[in-house]
Amino acid sequence: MAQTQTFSKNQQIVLDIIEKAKGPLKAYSILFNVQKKGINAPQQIYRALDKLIEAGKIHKIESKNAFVACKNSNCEVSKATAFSICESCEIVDEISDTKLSKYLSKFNHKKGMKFRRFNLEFFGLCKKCKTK
Amino acid sequence: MAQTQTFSKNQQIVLDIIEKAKGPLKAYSILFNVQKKGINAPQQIYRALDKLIEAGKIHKIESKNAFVACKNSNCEVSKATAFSICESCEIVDEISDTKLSKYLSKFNHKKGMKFRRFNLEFFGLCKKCKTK
DNA sequence: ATAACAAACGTTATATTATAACACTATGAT
DNA sequence: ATCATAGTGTTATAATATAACGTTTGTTAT
Ligand SMILES: [Zn+2]
Ligand SMILES: [Zn+2]
Ligand SMILES: [Zn+2]
Ligand SMILES: [Zn+2]
Repeated sequence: MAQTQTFSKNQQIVLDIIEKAKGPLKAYSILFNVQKKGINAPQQIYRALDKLIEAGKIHKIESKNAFVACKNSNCEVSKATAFSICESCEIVDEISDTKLSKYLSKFNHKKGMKFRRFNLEFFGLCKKCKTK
Repeated sequence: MAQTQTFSKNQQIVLDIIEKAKGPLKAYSILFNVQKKGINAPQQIYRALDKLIEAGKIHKIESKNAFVACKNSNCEVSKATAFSICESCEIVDEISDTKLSKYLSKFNHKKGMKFRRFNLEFFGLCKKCKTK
């Protein structure tokens, strides 16, 4: 369930900047963007990022070490995430496909592992870049 | 198709160490392990890793910045990878499930993106850790 | 065989990403 | 009021990765 949640000052500053961004942001680029607001150190960014991820408000794109706002209802607190990533223009899009999500959530490894969470990243060319 | 391929000296050294390892290795841990063999700089490791990934002999576990040997037939040169990762003991297992792989390879994003490659990482507790 | 090219190498320096550690400050519950 | 918890600010440092440069080695074409 998506809970309405209040965030601390730094958390809200970081969330705002990520939500406004058109694409994934890197931690240090966030940092440079918020120095005017009195945030001076990477720690402050990373701490906020941690909480926001935990809350499902943002996701980390692992292959890019970058962060995007969640486009769904907080992705059941980040338990099941999927992204499409353009290898040319680097645009990232969160995939919300119920079938895909169910399929993967039900997927069971032969070795008897019980999954709590997954992250899927697709790479290719977006529509724009494909026709260039 | 899995091609028989020859690797250069450094590439082979790095491949050997990754193949012998029981779990994922980090670049700098590889570096420390091969200094006796005359490799002194991170560049040398990263260059070898790049080639080995390109050849599909190893994969990068993005969420861990670590590298594992491919357990399949070089995963069609790393176009479709899936892993299960234990959050407790950190063991990583490459998943080779034809159905899963086909399902994801066929998956088509509404936005019209054409995928060239995907990487999927499942997290949870392995059999051992589950019963602890 | 040798010229030309590409791939791999070695090295130094530096950039980028992320965490440790510590003291301080708000917030909220009992 | 006191206690616990979460958040803050700061300095320092660790861990991961790439840039740039010149040299060497391996391959291919003539
Ligand atoms: Zn989401
Ligand atoms: Zn694109
Ligand atoms: Zn593989
Ligand atoms: Zn385990």
